[in-house]
This record gives sequence, structure tokens and C-alpha cells, in this order.
Amino acid sequence: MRLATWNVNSIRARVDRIVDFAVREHIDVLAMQEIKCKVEQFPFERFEEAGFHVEAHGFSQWNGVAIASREPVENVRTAFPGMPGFEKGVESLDAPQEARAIGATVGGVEVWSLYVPNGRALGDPHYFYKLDWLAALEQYTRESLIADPDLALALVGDFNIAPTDADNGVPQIVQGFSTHVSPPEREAFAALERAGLLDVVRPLVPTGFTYWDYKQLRFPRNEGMRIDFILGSPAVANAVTGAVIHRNERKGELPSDHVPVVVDLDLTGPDDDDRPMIF
DNA sequence: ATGCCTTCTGGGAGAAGA
Repeated sequence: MRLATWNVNSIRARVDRIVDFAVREHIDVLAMQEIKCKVEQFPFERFEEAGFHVEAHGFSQWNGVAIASREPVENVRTAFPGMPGFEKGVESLDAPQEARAIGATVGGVEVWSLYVPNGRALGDPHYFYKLDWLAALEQYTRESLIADPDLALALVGDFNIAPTDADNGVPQIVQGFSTHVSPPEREAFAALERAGLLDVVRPLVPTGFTYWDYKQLRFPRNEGMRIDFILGSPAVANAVTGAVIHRNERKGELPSDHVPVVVDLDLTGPDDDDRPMIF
């Protein structure tokens, strides 16, 4: 299975580019974030013409997530247990949940397309919402893997965290002043790893960014950030045979400000062949 | 410590993004 994640920054603005990529690169499962539309506005037919089924979740022009898959998916969910809500600038227990998560099982893998809240500014209500959202995600992950350590679980998407200094190439984003690099955000990411998830791309693609801001010549200067990840449980990590960050997708006409991240999974079993042991 | 771009919107200045 070739699994990809891509913050597309509006599905309607660049559906041709996205479908072309999925076909050209033989993607089997494409998790998308920031589709920026309601479900009824999603261009399903463009994906179906190319041989994909799509499950989409979106309420408005903000956020929105989807999973396109060549094979039908099962057990579609539009939130993970305990996922906090946010409305009108405040987080609260009874605020409606935003469209930031969609999960489905495909090819034996439980895949979640995730758009982690941005945080906006240190100390902003959105920043605490981000941390609470990540804590709930960690709890769901930990409990899922305690219940079934062999579960093939993949959390993929835009995590809006640069886990290490090497993942931040923007001079103006500095610890102490900026979201995405603060110790509590990095700790939240580390907690996901302690819960049993591995970044399955970094060992194969040790350097490189996944996002460059549109303005200030960020891309020509290569002042980007690595904030889009594919995190896998051991069952997923043990199946990884390759990974690519498609930097070229930031070029050309009407690019998203993020690029696709892709992994190849050989899910036929641990001792069916002599594939390299990466993890 | 931000918004030089880009997206969205009963509609056009404002909100959001990282």
C-alpha cells in the first residue's frame, strides 16, 4: 500500500493538481487536510473518475479533512474519542468539534487524516485547545495500542509542530515567541511517540521540509518547516519499505503551501520476504 | 512576533493560516 498525506489548502482550488499527483504516483490512500469546503462541495466526481473512493468531513470554509482510497474503506469516524471542541474563539466541553479528523480502516490499517489546531499564538485560547486536542489524541492512541499492541495504526497529517530545531528553517520562528516550536508542543509530539508511534519517514528522509509560507520568498530561500508526518504503530513501521517527501509539488502553478509525504507499506506479513528491516 | 500571500465568504473587508 502506498499511503500519502497532503495538506492541500483547498481541494476546490487545486483538485486537478491533486488527482494528477495521486494517479501519477500510484497512491492507494491519500489523506488530505484543509479541504476548506463542506462535504457537499467536495469534488467527489474528479476522484471517482480517477478510480478513488472518497470519505470527506467538512463543515465550512475552515479546516476539513478527507481520505481518498482505491479500495473501499470501513469504519469511518469523524472524530476520535475525547476530541475537544472549539467555537467563537473559546474551547469548551460543549463546543462543537471542528472538522479536523477523519479515520477509516483500509487494507487492515486504521488510518487517521489529522489537521492539528494551529495554536495561533503562545497563550492564545487556540494554543491551549491545540495542546488539549493533542493530549486527547495521545490518550486514544495509548489506549488503542494497549488494547491491541499489534494494531496497524497510522496517524497522518499536518501536526503543526516542528519537533526538532532542524525542522524549523524560518529565522523569524523562534522558541519563546512562536507556536510550533514551543516545549509544550514538542512534548505533546513526544508523548505520541511514547504512546507507541514512530515517525516512519524521518529514518528514510532525514532532512527536508514539508511546508513553506507563500510570502517572503520562503520557498526560494528554502525557509520551510517539517510539520507534516506519518506516524505508525509498530505493525505499520515494520511494514515500511520506502518514503518520499515530494518537494517538487511546492513548485509550478497554484501550489498548496504544503507538499505530499508518502510511504510504501508491505503488509503481507513480517516473514513473507526478505525486505529490509528499517525499524 | 508579525501576515509582504492565498484561501474562503449572501458578497468584499475580514478571518485564518504557521
